[in-house]
Amino acid sequence: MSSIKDVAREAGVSTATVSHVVNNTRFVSDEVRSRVERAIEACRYYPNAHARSLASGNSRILGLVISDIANPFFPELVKAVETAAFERGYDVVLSNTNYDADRASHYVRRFIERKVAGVALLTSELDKKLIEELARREVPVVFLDVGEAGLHMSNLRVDYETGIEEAILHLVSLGHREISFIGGPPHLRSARRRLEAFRSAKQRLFPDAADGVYFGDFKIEGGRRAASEILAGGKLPTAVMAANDLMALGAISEFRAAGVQVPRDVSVVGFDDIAFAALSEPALTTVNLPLGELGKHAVEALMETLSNPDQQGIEITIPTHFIVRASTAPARLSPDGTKHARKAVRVKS
Amino acid sequence: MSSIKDVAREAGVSTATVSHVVNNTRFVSDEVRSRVERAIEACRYYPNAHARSLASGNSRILGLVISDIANPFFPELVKAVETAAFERGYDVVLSNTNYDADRASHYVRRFIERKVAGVALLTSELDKKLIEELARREVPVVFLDVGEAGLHMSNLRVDYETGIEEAILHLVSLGHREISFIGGPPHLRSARRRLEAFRSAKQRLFPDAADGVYFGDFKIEGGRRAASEILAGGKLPTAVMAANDLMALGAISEFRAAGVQVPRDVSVVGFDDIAFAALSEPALTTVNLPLGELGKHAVEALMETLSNPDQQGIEITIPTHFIVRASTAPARLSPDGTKHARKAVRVKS
DNA sequence: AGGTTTTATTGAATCGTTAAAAATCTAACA
DNA sequence: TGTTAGATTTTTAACGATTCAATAAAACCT
Repeated sequence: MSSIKDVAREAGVSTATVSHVVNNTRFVSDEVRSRVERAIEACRYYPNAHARSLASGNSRILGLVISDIANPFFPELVKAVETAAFERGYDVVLSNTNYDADRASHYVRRFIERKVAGVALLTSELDKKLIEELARREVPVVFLDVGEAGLHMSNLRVDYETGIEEAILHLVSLGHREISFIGGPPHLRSARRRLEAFRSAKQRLFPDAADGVYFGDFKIEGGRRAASEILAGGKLPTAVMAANDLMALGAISEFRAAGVQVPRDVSVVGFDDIAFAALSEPALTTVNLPLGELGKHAVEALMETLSNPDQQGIEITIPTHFIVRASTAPARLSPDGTKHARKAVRVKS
Repeated sequence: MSSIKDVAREAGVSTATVSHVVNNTRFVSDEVRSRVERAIEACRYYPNAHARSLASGNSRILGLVISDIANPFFPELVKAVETAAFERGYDVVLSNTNYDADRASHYVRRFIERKVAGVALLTSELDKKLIEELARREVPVVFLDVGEAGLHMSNLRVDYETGIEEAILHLVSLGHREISFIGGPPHLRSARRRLEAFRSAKQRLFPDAADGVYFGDFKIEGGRRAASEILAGGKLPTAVMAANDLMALGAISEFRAAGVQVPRDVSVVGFDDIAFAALSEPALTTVNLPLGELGKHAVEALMETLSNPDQQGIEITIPTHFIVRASTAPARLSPDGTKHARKAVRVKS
């Protein structure tokens, strides 16, 4: 199609002038400007983004790396990032790693080749080499829950502690003493952070309680499996907290299938507050993680680094807060949770 | 950072040779090749994608336009597209229109500037001008449910008819005669297609039945509102089909809130078979639209056009099939659905 | 041996833009 | 009127690849 040269010829000016009209980068007299604008129309001129990026050295592309778009945790995050980027004239290249670090690396390499303006690494599976590579190339980066922010590298720090502590205090106030936890895959950083927050809150309240930690995969199926392990364990806890809503929902469905009613027999608490948490039956009591905020801040952090290069990245804390819905209720009376005892409770209620 | 020239110098060859090594585009002797590879390592050379695109004229970027990533219909679609694209070495630029045609246009313009290899327009809100522009620029495009495929333009045609007809036959076999429909926003093509499929199936079976069509927004809230209109209407139908699962779920929640039990008092059928359909309570009877297939075919169609340019696009039909779960049951006995009659039924059951 | 083919590599133009430096034009001032 | 400063616009050289035509070297024929 037609290039800037065609427009320049059509308007009888140099390509530089056309460029300045298009980008508003220098004053151009009204007369020339309108001539150029007419020529642009006539030629149906669309600037070539690649030529532009090559010449200018930057790309107005943001790379977004997430683990699994099919996990309802992410779409809202993606949406927020996309919206914030669009407002600033950036395009978002999406990369879905399926929790696979190799795939993340592969994608980041592509991002570097594309000279992306910044990368939002909103996943847990990243290897050190990747981060080093990004650091070496001086690509602005924003992480989720990585320990340290660095040069060009910002960090979004989710305050898991507050929300999880609120959740546990709520359970305690309902009389719960035996609280199990369904964690995510331990190799994921976010899973570890959530688990730690749970353990430290629980330890503070019940220094001698059993650990009661099971592991899932952050998906529904993993919640089901963990719930059936819990059921098989014999002693049913009075409450179960899951590291994310998906697993909480899976656990509820497994409990129900086994004839254990939520919240009558067991209370269940989730984490994330995905859209369906409010809609499930019973509506899920959970900890809200403001994903929209998170996505917005991710883009803002990148923009910050872009406008102040050679500067330390920023650290943003994302708050969480507890939301009571219908999946939690006072603890059943029986002190232990054997199947027999549970049945007895059911009769009483 | 280092460019192809640096590598060429380091290896003692021309840039052309380096390019051929990198892209495997001509035979290069083993000795030279390994020298070049060593130089690439030494320089930490990453090819510049913009320079490459500029010189070669194509970009290995696919533009993906969807309406709303927060609608669970889309993530799975996005995932399938992203996976298929990744396998072929393409990156996906995501564009979320929020059902806004202007924003879609804006994005498509950017795509043209980026010389994307192809665009998957998996939305309903497109204006004619946009499509013309894409046609003029000879960008390969794949649509969802647009009438005609054209030059460079393929089309994914969802076979709404089969799934919806199966659903209605199922309801009829359960004794339902009064079946209402909650449609999507009528300005969206996909909403119209679904509604038409419903109407034609219903007309065939009950030529004289009342239309019984309500409209929602394809979101949960719209389903709630439609359900409350249905309740307010006085005559409660024995079954309600919604144009998507989200509205079906919204309707169920509204019915429940009003003391109307699903499926005992009303059967509800959804459409799409999103992940949560199976998990809701009651599990949603719905029509499965294979989103993974759809996404895969979208990319395949684009690849097809890319390898056979100046050729008519292809037309792919995506099947749908009905899935019975727990939100449908035999029609209640009462021939009409006044509140009084409904209560009577409740006593009987 | 001389000519023709084949094989491997290089040189240089090109893609469409930006941006720094150079050129031109205008108006103002002494 | 000549000089100068300021305002606009043009020239020209990158940016970093790809790619085609050209070349050099080796291989094959007769």
